[in-house]
Amino acid sequence: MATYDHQSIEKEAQERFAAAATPTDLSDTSREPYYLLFEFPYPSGDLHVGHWYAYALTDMYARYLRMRGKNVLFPIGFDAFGLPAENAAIKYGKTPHEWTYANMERMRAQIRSIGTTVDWSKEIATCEPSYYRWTQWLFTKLFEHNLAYRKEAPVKWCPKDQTVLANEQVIDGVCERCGTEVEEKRLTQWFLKITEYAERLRADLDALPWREDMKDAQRAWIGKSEGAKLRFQIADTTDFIEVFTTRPDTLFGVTYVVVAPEHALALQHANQSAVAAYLEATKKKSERERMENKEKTGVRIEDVSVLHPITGEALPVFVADYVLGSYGTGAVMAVPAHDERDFAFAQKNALPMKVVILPGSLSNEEKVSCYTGNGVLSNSGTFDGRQNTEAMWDIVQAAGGERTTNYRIRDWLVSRQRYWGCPIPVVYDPEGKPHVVPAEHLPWELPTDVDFVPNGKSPLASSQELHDRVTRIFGEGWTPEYDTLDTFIDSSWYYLRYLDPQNEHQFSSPELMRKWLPVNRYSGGSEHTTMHLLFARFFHKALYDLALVPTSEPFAERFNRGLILGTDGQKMSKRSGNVVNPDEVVQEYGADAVRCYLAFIGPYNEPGHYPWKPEGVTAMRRFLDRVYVLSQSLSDEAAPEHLLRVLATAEAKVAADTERFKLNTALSGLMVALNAFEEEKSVPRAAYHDFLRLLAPFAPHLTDHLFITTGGEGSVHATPWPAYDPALLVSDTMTIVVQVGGKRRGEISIAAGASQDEVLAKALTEAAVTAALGGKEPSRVIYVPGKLLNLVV
RNA sequence: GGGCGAGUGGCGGAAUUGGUAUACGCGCAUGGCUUAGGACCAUGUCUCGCAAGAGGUGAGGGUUCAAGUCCCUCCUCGCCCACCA
Repeated sequence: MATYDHQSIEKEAQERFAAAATPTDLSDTSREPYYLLFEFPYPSGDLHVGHWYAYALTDMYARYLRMRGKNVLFPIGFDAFGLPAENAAIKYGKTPHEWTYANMERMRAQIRSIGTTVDWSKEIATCEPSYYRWTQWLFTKLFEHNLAYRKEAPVKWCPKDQTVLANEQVIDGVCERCGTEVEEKRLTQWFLKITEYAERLRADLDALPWREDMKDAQRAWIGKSEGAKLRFQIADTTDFIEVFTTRPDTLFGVTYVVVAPEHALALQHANQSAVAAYLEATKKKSERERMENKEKTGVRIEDVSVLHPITGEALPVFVADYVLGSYGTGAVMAVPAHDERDFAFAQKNALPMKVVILPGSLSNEEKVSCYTGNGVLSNSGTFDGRQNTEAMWDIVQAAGGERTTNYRIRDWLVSRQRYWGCPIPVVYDPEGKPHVVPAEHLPWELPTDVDFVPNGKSPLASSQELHDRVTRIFGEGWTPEYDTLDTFIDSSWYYLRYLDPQNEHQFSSPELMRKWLPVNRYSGGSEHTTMHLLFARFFHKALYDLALVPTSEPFAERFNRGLILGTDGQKMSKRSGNVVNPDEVVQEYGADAVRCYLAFIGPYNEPGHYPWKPEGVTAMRRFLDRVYVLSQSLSDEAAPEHLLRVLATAEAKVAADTERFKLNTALSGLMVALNAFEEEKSVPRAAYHDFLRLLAPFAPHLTDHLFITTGGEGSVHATPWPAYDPALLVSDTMTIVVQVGGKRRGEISIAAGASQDEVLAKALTEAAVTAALGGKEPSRVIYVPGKLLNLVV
């Protein structure tokens, strides 16, 4: 079969695309704006098939929207700060800057090679001073509004490499670089108060048109728990241990109290040798041990007891690391009869248990399991006999407690002891008090005279230039902040900068933000559901509260793509040698075939995993070759009605499916149309051109070539999306499935618009139907207009 | 351990609100064309059955005139979170 020369056709088409490319005019008010965003890439060096999947499919949608008359913003940039640049720099002896910029250059060429229509005029790179200047400025705004603060916190530390590790570098509790078990070290760190936004981040999800499972993942991550704070007085003192519980109804079942190793009471009694030893052992426990070994350990704090808030009974106090210092109050009331963890700890240490909810499965003698369900209170003083759920808040009141809500989410630790990141725009006065760098000194540039080989300190501390800079600007005794910002901050606002990337006076244009926000559709990977997407939502809301952005949410629709696997069905990785190099496939089959293959591989907005199949690419190439061959049998006659119907049907399907990003079925609709066209002796030119228009977003190069070479005027991509008389979609006749008792007994063809009686009458002339009825009258007739007739006997 | 999602031909996957299960493509089979073909064309391709017909969407039950779709129980797989009191 004739096959087209994809190399020359695609090269020429890309030259035409480049010549015709005009930056999106964001101030254009004549057309409806549509902001289509995909997660900007980290410049790791090579585009892999996953990038293709993301960019090619969003490009199809961008092209489709333009044909529908939308003013489409489809930008690209680079998430250019990040750790791999440092590792690569150490490995290859280049600077992170050199390595990163070389990679970006390479990736730009690759992105062009797949025929995307991204708007390069809006390109940003987060490592550019002109970009991070505003990252820093926004950080200073958060600081000024008490949304950024410092406190001592544990960081991950690799004892072998003598370096602090970013969370991303810790894989299953070991250092990504050397495999050593990671320890914790306490350093003063910067945080953003995402917890202050926990409730809004959770509640505002309800109105977002996201897939429900993505919203659930964020809800779970935020983790709302309603409960109470209760105070247990420490005997013979006026001090209290405050605990958080979601089960105040079990208060009478408390047999001891547990504090976390970080709790003040534990530190206060570290003079007890057992306590000291336990705290020491806990500190030494590696991340991995904590994850793998869930056995409940802990020791009693001697000579300390607390009083039950209602009964006044004296209860022992333990320190145990199954209680987290960073959640709630860092202390819990233990109810071993009705809580799994307390049960395990009590059983191990032979502590008493007390059943207060019936029917509890635990008998005090056997102590084989605990009961966490609901029931009737017993052993609960005046509350005996009441339903636990109903009496819960009365118990809180009786205990002098207070109703409260806790969230699982923690404040966002944003400082990184790394080099290749945005410098935190902070300096310290001689007293050590932090001050933000004033706006006139931004960008607060990343120094270059830095030793970023790990030596146990933040690399920036080695910069003489940074020291001199601080002394020069702020005076003797002032010192710089040496940490850089988490790159998730860079990516928390990049979609705002795309609107106004060259602005030297503002981070973005308020006017354009009003016009273009929120982002209409954001496409990316599911791994970011509880990271980037949550960070960006928080950041955006914070800016909204500072009146810096006009919307309370950054993104309207969110589409998560699936994962392209290797030909062996495994995740692609260099190690398993199953990485598909897209450049090679494009070389052999053409970008259009690869684009169509990725579109056809499966539904985009579902968490599917799709193995790469080489024969799938050849199949798409075959499809495109058939489209090409069809161009050789065109006629100039008017399209007959049945072909118009084919086109109208295809148009309706492609449009509806493309809107939902179901590009696999959109393409199948085009294949159906092609099959019908091939039945014809010749295809009317106008009909063929319409077909090319429908296919244009998927295979932009070939369709453009064929459109031009068969007499089309201008680029196919500049032509409007075809429109058809809706009447073409309505057939003259309709096919009705006839069932008897729910079983299919035949189908009839009848004039469209026939009444139920007419359908029934015709159905009764079918032999199979009357046979199934066996002479009986149907007791009930169900008619689904235009579709189905069911005769119930 | 908890949460979420998914199980449909040999394979990727189709199937608006419950309304003809398996669209489209791959693979395979047979035939054609051909010196040849891993190219192309035609036909076929859920299972059983010569057929009429019957059965069939992980298993079992339920609701319904009608269930891949809704409800319950179970099994398997995937992803996320992992002592969050």
